[in-house]
Amino acid sequence: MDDARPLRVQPTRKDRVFVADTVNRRASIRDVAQAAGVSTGTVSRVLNNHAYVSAEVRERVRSVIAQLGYQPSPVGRALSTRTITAIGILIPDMADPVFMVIAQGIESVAKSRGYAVMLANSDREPAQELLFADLMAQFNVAGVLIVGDSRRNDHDLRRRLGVIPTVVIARRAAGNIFPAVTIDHYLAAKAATEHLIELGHRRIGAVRGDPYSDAGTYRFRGYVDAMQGHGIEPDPSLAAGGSFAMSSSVDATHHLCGRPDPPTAIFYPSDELALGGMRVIKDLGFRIPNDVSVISINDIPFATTSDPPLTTVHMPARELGTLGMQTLIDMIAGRGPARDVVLGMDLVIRHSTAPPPSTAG
Amino acid sequence: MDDARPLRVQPTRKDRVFVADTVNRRASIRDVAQAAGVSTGTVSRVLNNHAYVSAEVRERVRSVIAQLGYQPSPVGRALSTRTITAIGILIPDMADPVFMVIAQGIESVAKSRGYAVMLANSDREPAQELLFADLMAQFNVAGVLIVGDSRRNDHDLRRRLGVIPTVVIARRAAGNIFPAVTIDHYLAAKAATEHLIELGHRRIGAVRGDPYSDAGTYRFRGYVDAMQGHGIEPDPSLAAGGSFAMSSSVDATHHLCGRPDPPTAIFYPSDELALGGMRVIKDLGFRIPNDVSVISINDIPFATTSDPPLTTVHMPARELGTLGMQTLIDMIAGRGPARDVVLGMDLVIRHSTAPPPSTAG
DNA sequence: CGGCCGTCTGCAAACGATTACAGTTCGGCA
DNA sequence: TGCCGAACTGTAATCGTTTGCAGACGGCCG
Repeated sequence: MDDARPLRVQPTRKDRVFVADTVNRRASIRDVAQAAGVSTGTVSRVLNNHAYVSAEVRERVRSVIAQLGYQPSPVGRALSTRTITAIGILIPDMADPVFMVIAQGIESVAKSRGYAVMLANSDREPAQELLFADLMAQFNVAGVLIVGDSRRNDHDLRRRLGVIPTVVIARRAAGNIFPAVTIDHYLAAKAATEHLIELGHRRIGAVRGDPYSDAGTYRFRGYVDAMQGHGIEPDPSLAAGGSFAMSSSVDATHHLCGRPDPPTAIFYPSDELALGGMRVIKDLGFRIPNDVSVISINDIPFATTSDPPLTTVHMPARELGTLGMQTLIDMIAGRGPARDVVLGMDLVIRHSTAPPPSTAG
Repeated sequence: MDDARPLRVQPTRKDRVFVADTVNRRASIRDVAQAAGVSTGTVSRVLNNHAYVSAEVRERVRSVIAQLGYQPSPVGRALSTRTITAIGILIPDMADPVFMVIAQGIESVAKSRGYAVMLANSDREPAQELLFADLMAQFNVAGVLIVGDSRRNDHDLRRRLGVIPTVVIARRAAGNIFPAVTIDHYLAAKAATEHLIELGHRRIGAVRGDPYSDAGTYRFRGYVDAMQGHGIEPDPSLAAGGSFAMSSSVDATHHLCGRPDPPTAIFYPSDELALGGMRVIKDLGFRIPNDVSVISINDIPFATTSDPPLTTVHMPARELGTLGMQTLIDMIAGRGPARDVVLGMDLVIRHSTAPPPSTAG
């Protein structure tokens, strides 16, 4: 016989519709369309709740979907709509509880809104941040959340991210080129330092965070201004450190408490550093808060379990995350120009602070 | 010449190639192809380092790519290859440093291998885990990493994940239906308890973790077996708690130390719980380790800053993460059947343990 | 010198969705 | 009765890749 079977242009399509179902293949929109006796366009319309689909068809398609266990492919959709239903989060340090509590807040609302979450760690390195931005641009995520401070390469980030909606979280209070949901590092540090001053301290030491980061510079500046605002010129030799790494805090504390005239109180720019510092203060034979008071910022969960429990300025981490994600969603939806939000922080007085040992002047 | 240019099936394509470039549109593989004067297939082949591309063409395409700043679209690729260049991580609790250090390890090797990371928090709820599995299946990620223990709905997970390569991290040492990179909870707990026994303790209390989780049950079982192995029948009234939540540990510790005959040592199934417990032990007026010794498992960073520094069994968290990701990559590449790996843990003796107060028997 | 094979390249069909656009009904109104 | 528009549905192009297939070219072997 004439073997010239008509040339099959799309040879594989129809054959496998119901067969392949038996085998391991996820149902596609075409399978649904075929089983429901409609076109893929119609299925797509019921999927996206378009108007102009008759109740009868809508129902039939829905039941086929349920029966087949069909789940739409985010990547198919992404290719078509040109944005993937995912958002990206950039974290400076995944091992730091502060940031992860923020991330947790973000994740919870992202999940409830149907967004997948892509997470990357920058290790506080600008190069990593740029790589992340490129990745997000490649995937064309619906939005990006940058948490924590960076070294101010925001313009580079903006260029790489293109038009992708972006909001920053826990940066400095003002002057960001991205919409921001933040706390005021400066005010927090000032409040902490003033608490020390009100307690009667004058020789107050400070451990510095990374001076290239917003948190580092503004928290230190808050300390300085609080001092000067109360007529105390901060002793430069009483400031040490220069990084958010625990080891830096340990060294700085050694330096501060090892000198003949140690400060009566030390301000730390983060609980983590304070916890590390307290360890060496005690090892050096000082009692907290009797000999030296310790105060810091963030209020991570472990601040309550330390000995003594840490007096610190509470950072509303989870709220920062949820609020940040919500404003991102608003931006994605094109709703209003995103207004910056700065959340308040409260000093929570526990037991690492007390009046200085001898109140002699 | 014969003007019969081959019929253009896709009429709109060529028109916008260089125009649209000026406007805001990322370069696509077609733009590269056109600019280099080759077909998209060829561009794809140089992108993927296929053989059979002449050196000259390869070079030309590469330079065009560089010049255009072209970056391939992972979603286009995903649609074509049917797996996205991303892996998924499921974490029980994003605020817990143990898990995040593992995640950090995973992330670092994922990044170096070009995989994006999708992260979800399960909050230790089976329903969340299942949702995660569905999401991963929808995206068709290249692989999935499940970290920490769950409540044993692995078969459900397997069903939803289909053929997606999956490895579990930090589960129980044996009997997982997924390839596993773990530590031996049982042995760790046993070693910790034995340290207490060797110090001379007999009345050893235990705080229990979630009894529905592997970590919870095996860590408690290790405690029990260590006791019995040394001829001590564990007093059931000296076991309290039943969750990995801090509040549970606080209550349990109150219960244990509030009784007329408190234990001389307490075994905690995690550092977090131990840190919380130490706080109440001290608040109750006991000295650590003079009156009561404290030991636990994990060795999170904060274990070194507590007062006293915590004696605990070190869990190689980062290695767990990197190793887990590496075996996942092997599975993705179809390399060998993944062998289970169980990493060793070492007891690190700090200062929360000492012989019991009165060594009278 | 003819055939074959290895190298290189292009063509076009997938992958799974969305969405203009173009019908087709059908009811209502002039 | 004829027409119009609203309601509904299908067709097919499109998003950005990969890849099987086939064609072209050149060298080598018999």
